[in-house]
Amino acid sequence: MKENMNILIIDDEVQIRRLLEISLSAYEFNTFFAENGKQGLVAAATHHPDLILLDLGLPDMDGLELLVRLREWYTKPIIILSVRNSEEDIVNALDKGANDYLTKPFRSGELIARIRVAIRSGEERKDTPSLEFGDLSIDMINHVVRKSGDIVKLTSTEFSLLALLAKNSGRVLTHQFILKEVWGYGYLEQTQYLRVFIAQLRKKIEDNPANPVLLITESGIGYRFGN
Amino acid sequence: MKENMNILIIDDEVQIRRLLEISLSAYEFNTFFAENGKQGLVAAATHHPDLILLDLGLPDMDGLELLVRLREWYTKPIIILSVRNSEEDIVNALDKGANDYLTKPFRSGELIARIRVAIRSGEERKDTPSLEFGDLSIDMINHVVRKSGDIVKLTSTEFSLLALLAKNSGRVLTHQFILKEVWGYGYLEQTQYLRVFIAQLRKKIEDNPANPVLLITESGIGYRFGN
DNA sequence: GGGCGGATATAAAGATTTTGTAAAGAACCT
DNA sequence: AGGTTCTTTACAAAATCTTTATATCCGCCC
Repeated sequence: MKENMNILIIDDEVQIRRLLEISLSAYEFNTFFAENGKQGLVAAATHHPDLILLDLGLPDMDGLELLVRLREWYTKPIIILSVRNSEEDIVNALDKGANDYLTKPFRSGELIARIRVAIRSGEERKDTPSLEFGDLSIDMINHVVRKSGDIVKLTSTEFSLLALLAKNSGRVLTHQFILKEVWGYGYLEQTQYLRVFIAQLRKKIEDNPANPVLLITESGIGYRFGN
Repeated sequence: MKENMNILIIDDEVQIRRLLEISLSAYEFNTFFAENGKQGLVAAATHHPDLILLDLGLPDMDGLELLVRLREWYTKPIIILSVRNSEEDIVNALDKGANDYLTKPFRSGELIARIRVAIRSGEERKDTPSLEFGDLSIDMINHVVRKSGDIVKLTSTEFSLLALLAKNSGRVLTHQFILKEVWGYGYLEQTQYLRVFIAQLRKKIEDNPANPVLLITESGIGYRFGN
């Protein structure tokens, strides 16, 4: 498991939040909280937690609706905590994208174990040894990039950036996300780095750096690798 | 979901097996059975089921030990069914590689839902869910729009607008509502923006922009996507 | 049918924001 | 020290947003 997973807890009962904060932090999970649905959506979107614990009984909106809204973009585990224990409620929540469902009162040891299961199942279970895109090959293990067989000399930052984009080829990665992954949280505002390094990468791997086909700009959003 | 998943049920009680056979086959799961641990290991190794339902109380060996032995090579979901419901048993099983744990007696609808969750989580999530309308696909998560497979280059505002309309396909959205959602509250009167951007979108995604079939004008009210 | 008025469509010019590029300075290795 | 890599700066280039202008459509009244 990665160090320190961030868990968002969406629950209006202060006792539950207190309890979860204590029991989860004992297992080195970072916790943060939202007291209602609106806050929950915002918190999830801004912090991108590794897992969400969601109470179905929220003051401002139906928990199931919140689940659906979250699942429009949030792909990591969501575990439901609820007093409702009818079969209908449980089946509904699970079918709408919840990964697990515990009825309150729950046993905190069991919750922790189920959190571990959810995180485990969501983990990358693929170490891609190498990626190929036309005449470009990226060897993830040895950190070597070749263009039509010839080794392209990249600095380690350049490699991280290229590898990140290539691993997610076809999807748009936001500036923030790239900066976070490659440089770390302290660099979320250094979008100029990105421009400089993207330009350098283009010079090294694009046939025509002025007309990139691999490293595509999505203006106002971020970058995308390939199609 | 793929067609016909094969589920191995390891349980010594004949009534449970009967019950599971009936309820699972109603959902088009193929079932096959083992009455004890030894049979279970063999059946799993020979048939490579897509999922295993495992009772912890087996006549010939401890269910937990069987779980551990299975997990030495078996990577697909294992769901525990057991009368034991102490926290210790549950945590133990989950930590030893079980994906879920239901205590007997269980509700069969819930079991089915949890089976679906387990299968879903094990599936490749390479292809993210995307909205499809004829030859147009809108991938909300990856922020990519394709027309007959080719990526359509949209600005982020154009994408937000299209995504909003597509998410509500078939419904008429008022000018006000669209402006509020895409541009924010300060722009409720800029209906001209809408005209400009709708026209741009039509040029990009309609076969014949002058005769739109996707982005429909509802004169005096707003716009509607499709149907 | 013709004309009027409100609403919509489209192109294109201007303004603004975002991105690309080169290059100089700082920091970081051996 | 010498070379490499990272960081910063400055300016050019491109993309996007906003505004304006003009054309088109459509229902309605006479």
